[in-house]
Amino acid sequence: MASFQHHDLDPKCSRCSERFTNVFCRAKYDALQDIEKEKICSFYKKGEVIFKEGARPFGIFCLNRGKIKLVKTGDDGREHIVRLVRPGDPLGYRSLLSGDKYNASAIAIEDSGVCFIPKELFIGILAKDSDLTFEMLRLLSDDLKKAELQLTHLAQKPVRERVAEALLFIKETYGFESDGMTINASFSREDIANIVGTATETAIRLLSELNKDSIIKLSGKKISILDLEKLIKVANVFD
Amino acid sequence: MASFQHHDLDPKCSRCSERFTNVFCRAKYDALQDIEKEKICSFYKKGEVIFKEGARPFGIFCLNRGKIKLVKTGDDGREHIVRLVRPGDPLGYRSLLSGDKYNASAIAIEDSGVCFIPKELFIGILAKDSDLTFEMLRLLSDDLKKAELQLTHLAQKPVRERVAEALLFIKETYGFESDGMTINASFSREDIANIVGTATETAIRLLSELNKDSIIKLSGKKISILDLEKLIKVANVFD
DNA sequence: CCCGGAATATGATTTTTATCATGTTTCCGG
DNA sequence: CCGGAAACATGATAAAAATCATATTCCGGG
Repeated sequence: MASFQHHDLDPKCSRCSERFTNVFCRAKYDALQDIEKEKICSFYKKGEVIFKEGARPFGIFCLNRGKIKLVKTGDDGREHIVRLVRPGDPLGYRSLLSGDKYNASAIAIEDSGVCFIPKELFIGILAKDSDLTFEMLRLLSDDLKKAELQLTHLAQKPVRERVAEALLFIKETYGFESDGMTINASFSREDIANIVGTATETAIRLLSELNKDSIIKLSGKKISILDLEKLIKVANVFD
Repeated sequence: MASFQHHDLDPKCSRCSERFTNVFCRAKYDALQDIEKEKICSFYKKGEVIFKEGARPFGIFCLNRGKIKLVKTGDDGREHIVRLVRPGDPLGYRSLLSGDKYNASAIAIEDSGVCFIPKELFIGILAKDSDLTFEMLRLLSDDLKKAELQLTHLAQKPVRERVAEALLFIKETYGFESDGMTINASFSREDIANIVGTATETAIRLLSELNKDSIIKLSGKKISILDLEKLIKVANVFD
């Protein structure tokens, strides 16, 4: 696996703005230039922590390259994955906007490049740019919608369906490799269990079943979806 | 129970603005006057639907009096309560702001008075009032925080703890009656099960247990918290 | 005040899921 | 390329929760 290095750092924001996922692409041109000047880019190795639950936010992040998980630690110490972040996505805005501490930690799933924009700059830009502010409203509304959908599923669907759903979710987020069937991300079984909200062994078992039924194919950490139709049927989702 | 009638309708917004919970109290004075002029107030009897999952929002609501639950219907038809609304709270803003259909229905838990503010007016006010917009950002961030906390609990905590937590949640939301121990809201056992995310019988059973242990007292729909300390311990929460 | 349906309660049983135990594989660093 | 720890796998068992069954109570309308 060719991982990128420090010389790849400090990328142009245009790289991110290109992606339609990014709210910043709605920022005015001069704001983007300010960001370009003041932003600080850093490199995180797989497993490293970008920010920690309970810490105070001093700005907003933007993932330029790599993959990041947002995890919340439960009372028993077990972690739960609340969101997945992909390149172009902003990161850490919830806490910043509500003036809270972080209530989840951001951890690199693979080697990642992250830009940091100081709070004052970001808030200043927001105050002058109501379009961008509305974009943030939309982003949060959308996050809330997803969270509430997941809430309902967690409350009502059996683990088997949720495992299938988690696979679909990861696939939706990070897409396939060039073969069109292998999910372009490496999650440990424990990670998957922590998305689903179940014990690691249970997740392993159900993945094995899906493997036996030739709905997915497991080879190490690589997971391929052989029969998307069937997987959707197992997940029992309609959207 | 003295329920209020139609002549109580069309209340001044100041009634709601008084409450610190209301984002509208941050609106500028002239905006409040516009709202006062254009708003439409309606009365809903217990069980009536204010808006339906899947419908398009044409404005934003504000609960003036009464109690409302926001419920999402799962694939199997079972409903899940995602939020509770109290007087002074806005309602239906998530869908409006993300330009979505409603993804939950609003149902009156008891007789309620609700004001409606047309979309154009509200968006117009927002565009001119960045303080109010920021207040909406805060509101959504806060909702998202709560949703993600609940997500983690739903994923990790056993039903018993979640039942206790649900009682604490209802109490936090609607408070006590004048006796300082009876929860000032009537939820059916099924409602409670739909907050907790469990079968109705299971909820009933666990409530009975708490009743036997003299931690709560059940008398019909009225639930009193006899020993708050113990209940918090059962819920196993630290905040 | 009485009736009947709905809500509540509780027991018995089954299903689902977690936990414990124990191999097996994978993969990374030396 | 080897050794060992971590991740993965799988079986056995226990615990948790859902479902099914059946009373009992509550409550609103006639």
